Amino acid sequence: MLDEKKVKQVVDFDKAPGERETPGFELPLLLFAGFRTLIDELHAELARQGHPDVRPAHGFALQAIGLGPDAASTTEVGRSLGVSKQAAGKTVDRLVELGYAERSDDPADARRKLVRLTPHGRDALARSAAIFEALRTRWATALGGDRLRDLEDALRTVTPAESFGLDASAWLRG
Amino acid sequence: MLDEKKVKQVVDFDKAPGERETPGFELPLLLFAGFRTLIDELHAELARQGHPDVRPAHGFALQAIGLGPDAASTTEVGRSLGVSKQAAGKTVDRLVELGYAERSDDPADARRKLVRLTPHGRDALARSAAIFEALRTRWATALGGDRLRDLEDALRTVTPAESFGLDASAWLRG
DNA sequence: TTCTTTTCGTCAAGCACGTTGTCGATTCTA
DNA sequence: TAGAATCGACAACGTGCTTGACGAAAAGAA
Repeated sequence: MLDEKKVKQVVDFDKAPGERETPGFELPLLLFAGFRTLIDELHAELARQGHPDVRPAHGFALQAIGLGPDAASTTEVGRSLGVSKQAAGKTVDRLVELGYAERSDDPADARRKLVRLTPHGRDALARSAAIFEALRTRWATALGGDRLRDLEDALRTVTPAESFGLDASAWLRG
Repeated sequence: MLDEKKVKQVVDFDKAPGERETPGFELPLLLFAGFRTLIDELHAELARQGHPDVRPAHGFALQAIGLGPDAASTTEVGRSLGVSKQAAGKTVDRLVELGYAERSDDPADARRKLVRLTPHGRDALARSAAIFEALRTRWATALGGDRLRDLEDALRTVTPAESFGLDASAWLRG
């Protein structure tokens, strides 16, 4: 890494001016632009479908609450999101305020409070899944199904598995 | 958009179980994972090279300060970053504390304070560029140059130009 | 020129969202 | 059963953004 001589070799070797490689700093910007585009369009469409209050951070939290077959505890939600249990508690508070989640006591453990999605929350999650499907279809139409599949495969190749969690919102603070 | 019937057609039509399309929600996660991987590796390497204090948000700000030929004002930096001038002012304060930028009076306008990169700041920016180049080369090695170029082209196709700014850090609040 | 409007940078207050530390209550374990 | 671990809440705080207000300086119009 950082061997600039080698970089120059690989990047500019025998290239005519018009077909020089794109500068390296564009790659993260392109990836982020793609991510942002999808998330923005998701939330614009969610707002149109009766969920104007959902924010990106809420979406990840809804997913974290809703994924398991059993109801999750606040602490578990925090682990899924990569944040402290206190932060998760506050996020759950907010989702309860907004009517997306509800708490109940765990009959098997008096310390725990179970967090469940309300019908409204399940609706948001189901619509999100459908919208993501539609957005992917739009990309497949614009790019061709093969190119999109290859894009996904390529990203799977270069990203370690641990980059994959729902802790996206927790990351940006870094 | 959101025509679920059409989605099902395109996604699952005539596919054997093994070659079904990847679910739509993975696409944003893959894009974000790629972005995060690059940024994490950039900052890990920057830390090794004498810049342990630079954070992702700082990197974008350094870029915003350093891009023009002339020194920028705080307000202009804010515009580049997509945040208010007050927020930009605080970010510049922090960069000044860390030794990456310095303020000076504008001889032509007593209201303005010019923001300039220090040699330390220019060093960070130059090293960032080199590291991004090296990271892109690593991806090119892992994927093949053609696939990487196609990935970049594909992302350029599906992302609107206005998603491209340095206002990445300002975005997550949405 | 003088008056008005705009712009620059700062101060202040507040919000969103994360952190660490502490605590009582409850459960697990040795 | 005594001690350790865990759950969720409360408090205090940090960061980074927002809006609103303000004085000083510049720009535009009379």
